[in-house]
Amino acid sequence: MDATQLTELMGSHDFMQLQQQLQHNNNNYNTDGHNGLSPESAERSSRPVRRATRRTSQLSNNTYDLEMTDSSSQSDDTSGGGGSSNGGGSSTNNNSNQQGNVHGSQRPSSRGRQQNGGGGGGGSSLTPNSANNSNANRRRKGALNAKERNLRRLESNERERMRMHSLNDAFQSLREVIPHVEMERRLSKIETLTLAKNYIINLTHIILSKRNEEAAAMELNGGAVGGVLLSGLTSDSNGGTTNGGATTNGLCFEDALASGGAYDCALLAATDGSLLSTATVSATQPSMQNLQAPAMHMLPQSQVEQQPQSQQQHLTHHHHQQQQQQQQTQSQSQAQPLSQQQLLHSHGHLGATMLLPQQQQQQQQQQQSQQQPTLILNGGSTVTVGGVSVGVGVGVGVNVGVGVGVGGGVFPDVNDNFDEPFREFL
DNA sequence: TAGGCCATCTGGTCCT
DNA sequence: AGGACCAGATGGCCTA
Repeated sequence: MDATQLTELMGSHDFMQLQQQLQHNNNNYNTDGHNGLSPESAERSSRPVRRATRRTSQLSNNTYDLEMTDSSSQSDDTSGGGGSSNGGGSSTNNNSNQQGNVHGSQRPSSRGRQQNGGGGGGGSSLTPNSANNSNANRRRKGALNAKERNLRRLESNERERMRMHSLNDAFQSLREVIPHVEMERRLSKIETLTLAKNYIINLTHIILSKRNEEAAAMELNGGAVGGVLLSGLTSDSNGGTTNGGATTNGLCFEDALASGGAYDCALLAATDGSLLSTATVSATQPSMQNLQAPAMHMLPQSQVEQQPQSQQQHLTHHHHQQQQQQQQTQSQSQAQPLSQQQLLHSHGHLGATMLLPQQQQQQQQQQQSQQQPTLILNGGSTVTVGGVSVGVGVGVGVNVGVGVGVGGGVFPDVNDNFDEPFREFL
């Protein structure tokens, strides 16, 4: 995939929606006037081909004169341009994690910062109070030996370098676990974050669709679904499910997505196939209270028909249409390779699978073994995924694929189509 | 040459 | 007081 294709994907409708959602959530990356996500910027994007990071040696090669008495003027001489002071050599980023985790992981994650209304930590956002503190610090610093000051600065630079290295290591780790269309260049940071976010959203979507289908199946089968018993779940009058007072429904993802709360929905999905209790959810995510929207699958058929095809596939598998559509899907999967559209919305059929008689399930599992998905990692390597576990904010073991049975659905390995459902969201 | 991305330096701010 | 975090500034590298 080249930059143009990436641009097209990033300009897709879904991506634009996600963009709007991102902005809605005040996740403003814009600090310098661009966020690297817009189609325009993506179009202009031209990055090196998997350029290796320039990482300096410890304490770098700075010719920092510790005897220099005027640290401010020295600061001016050495500031700016990471490549200028380290020779600009290139080295791979593989030898990471040596010190990176020492700094960040030991600190509490909830670390507040008072907003002074300025641009953050930059020097241009001084409040009168901070200016006084700055003067005080300056006086204190003035009391220090210039040599010691320079040494402190060097140490601070080194710590900052290590911190950024650990951050980059984390980015690299993230790149390696995000399925994406193989590209001839390395994913940028913003692309990595965007893909990760979309990946989580889509997995959440899959999980919730599966949950909804389980609930619908339970309505038909009287509780036991495909070998998985949804403990504590009861149907409500709207076609959704309740569990100890928490109401969920088919709109969980969509509504939460619109309000920027996909994570909230994800919390509904528990690893044991049940939904989290209200108390648990409330304790972890108070915004779960917003999840009581009308069930989408209770829309009149006319409305359903007006939905885009992708949504129709997602919607119409509920209730009595499930079996019919599932059979259609089965025949399609037997007759031809799954198209991207089918793969993209394959989660819509997960629950229907659970309605099959055991014999049919076995047959379908055989088909699955012939159509196992592929996780294309950065660099083209593949990994064995025994039930893809998505631990980022979701904490749910997920079987991602086509027609996966929930109970025993484990992918022993992967193939070339795993990331296909996510290509649209690049 | 412009633009994007990145590494590094730097100083302010906040927390422990 | 020391360290982590943050964002601005700066310059290098690369591609179109």
